Amino acid sequence: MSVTIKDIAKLAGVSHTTVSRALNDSPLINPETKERIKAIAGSMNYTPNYSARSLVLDRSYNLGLFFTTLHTGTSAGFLYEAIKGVNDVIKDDYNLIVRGIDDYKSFHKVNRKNFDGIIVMSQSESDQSFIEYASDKEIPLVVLNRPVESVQVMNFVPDDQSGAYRLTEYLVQQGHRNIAIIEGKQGFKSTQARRDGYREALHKHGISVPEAYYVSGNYDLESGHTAMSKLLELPDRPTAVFCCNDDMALGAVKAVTERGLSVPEDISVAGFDDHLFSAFMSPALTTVRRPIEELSRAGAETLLKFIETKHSEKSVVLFHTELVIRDSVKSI
Amino acid sequence: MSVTIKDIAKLAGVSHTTVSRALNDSPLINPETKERIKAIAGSMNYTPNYSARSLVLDRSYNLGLFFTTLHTGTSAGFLYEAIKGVNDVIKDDYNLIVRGIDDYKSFHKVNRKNFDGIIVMSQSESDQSFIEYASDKEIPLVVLNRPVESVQVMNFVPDDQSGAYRLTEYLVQQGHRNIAIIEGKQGFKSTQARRDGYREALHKHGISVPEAYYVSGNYDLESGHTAMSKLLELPDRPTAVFCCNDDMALGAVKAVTERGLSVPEDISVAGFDDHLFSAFMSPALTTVRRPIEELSRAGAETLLKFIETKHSEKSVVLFHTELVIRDSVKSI
DNA sequence: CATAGAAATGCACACGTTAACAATGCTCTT
DNA sequence: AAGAGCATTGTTAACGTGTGCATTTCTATG
Repeated sequence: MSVTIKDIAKLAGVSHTTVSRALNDSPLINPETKERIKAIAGSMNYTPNYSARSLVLDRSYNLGLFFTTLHTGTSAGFLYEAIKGVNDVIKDDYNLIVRGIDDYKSFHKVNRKNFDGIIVMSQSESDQSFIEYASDKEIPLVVLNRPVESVQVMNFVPDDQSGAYRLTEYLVQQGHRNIAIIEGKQGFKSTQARRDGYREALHKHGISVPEAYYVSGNYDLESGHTAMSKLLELPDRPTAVFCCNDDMALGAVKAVTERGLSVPEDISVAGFDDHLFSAFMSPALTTVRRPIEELSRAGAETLLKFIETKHSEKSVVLFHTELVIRDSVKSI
Repeated sequence: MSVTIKDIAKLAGVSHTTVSRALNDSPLINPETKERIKAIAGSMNYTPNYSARSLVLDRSYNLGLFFTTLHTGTSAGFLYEAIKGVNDVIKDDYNLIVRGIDDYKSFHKVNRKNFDGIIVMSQSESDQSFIEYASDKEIPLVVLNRPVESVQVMNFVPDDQSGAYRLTEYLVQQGHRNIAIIEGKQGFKSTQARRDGYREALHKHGISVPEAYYVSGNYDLESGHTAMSKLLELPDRPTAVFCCNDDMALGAVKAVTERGLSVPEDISVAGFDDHLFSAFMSPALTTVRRPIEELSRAGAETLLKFIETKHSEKSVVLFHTELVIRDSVKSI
């Protein structure tokens, strides 16, 4: 049995209410008794029962960080940066609960009593039902990474389309005209945004793309490898390939070297995300940096502020993506 | 205001006790009323208040997954596999709380009321105080990844030393005699185990290692790069380098190619961990697979079983590591 | 038909905390 | 000196759930 405020009260010769107030720094309590009680609590090694507190205060001190899935499509680096960003912000005040939405059989346990707030790192529209569910239950909610229309939420997203646009334009500026794309996982919003940026840039420069230059992938290493293999077998091989994330770019480079060709001499490769390892690949990967950690931090901060003040701007905020030029693209 | 069992009771014309029993499938309740109550609960969209339940049952339904740190030394892939492994096991029954131990200012909130069980993914002895704290508070505890002596706990660790031994022996079998090592983060147990395996193998084959062949690193990409740079400047450059993890191996390869040399023609490189990307590097990395996901899954399963049965074997269980031969080591 | 016992349900309290309201003692003002 | 007002503490109820014990109703047995 652990110590409770009543135990402390008995020892201090006061009521348990006084103890509660003293430990919560209520101004109602005489500073001297306050100190005395705190000392006793310390010496008894008291720790509050959060279940009891939660019950009466109607707060769980739990924060949810939910990903679309923890299986295919979520890269390790993405998960890592997101968790780091959020954990940096919440300090000792909250528990961070990490989970894949597709791991839930039912959303039963997801409710206001169980979560003071929820951060959804949304990668696909398949999350829509979850987001609507949470929004419906009036759980404070921030959606990151994917713009969500139907529901009014706080929504932070990286500007993928613009990043893809600038990257593609850079390829064009380097003299490339035959530029292929290895696409991300079907159904992911980011897949679409990056494809759109790519098309927009090519269209603006009057470059048309043969159907065969669109190759599908699913964001993992293996899919980049097989996609690039297909491209290399084409009669009119592209001179540059835009891979929709860095993982696939790594797989793609692998496919190139396996054939005795080299990047960027024989074919240029660019990625997206700027993973930790991208600067250390050979050749170092030209890519687009996505500020996931900043995004997560901002999301967590906004959520906490909302929980405290019940006040927020429910709108989409774009986070700037940044072209990172390294060595995997040759000027021709 | 959300619905409570009292609301259901009123509607069903029974006492809230009956409702509680019905929803918990108590055999005391008439099957018919049980069904009727469940139906009403369903239609009212009832979800139990876990704070209240926790208070009376003295269980939090929270599981902690704690890492030594979420900053340097913990690679993204490691975090990813661990979270995936644990989440696969716990299903809808528990909340998984993820956190870096060094993020805690005080362990105040870590107690039996708040956590039904804890999994420590321990990388360094700096966790010792945390482990002792949790063990002291009699929180069901599993320690993964690092053997812990002083305290009796359930302890699952990969056999790093044997892995490093086999890898090093393989290098010797390929004809290498000048084998350097890029070490992991100081103070991490894995650093020591891998170094020991390396030394043991070389010693067994009567190979002595010059002092300059021990280069320090800290498990991140950059440190592998700088460490390899140092090795390449040596007058008697090694013919093979054992990097204590794959991240550093990637950095090391980078340093080699930057100098116009190549792996494995000019120098062989081996890693440790078998990260997702390691098979896709150029050249594909020879390394040692560490079954982190299995380890995590086993840890979670054991923990859950212990929570339910209060029965366990408190001993160290070794998980087999596996030599993965790819293309980054040349036979000379 | 009476009664023992089982089946089904309800009453009342407990878990540990917070908070509205009441009560006490003190100081200061007129 | 009496009463207003403040500072400090206590009394009591509430949050939603589970459970030991009492109670009621029904069934079966002699």
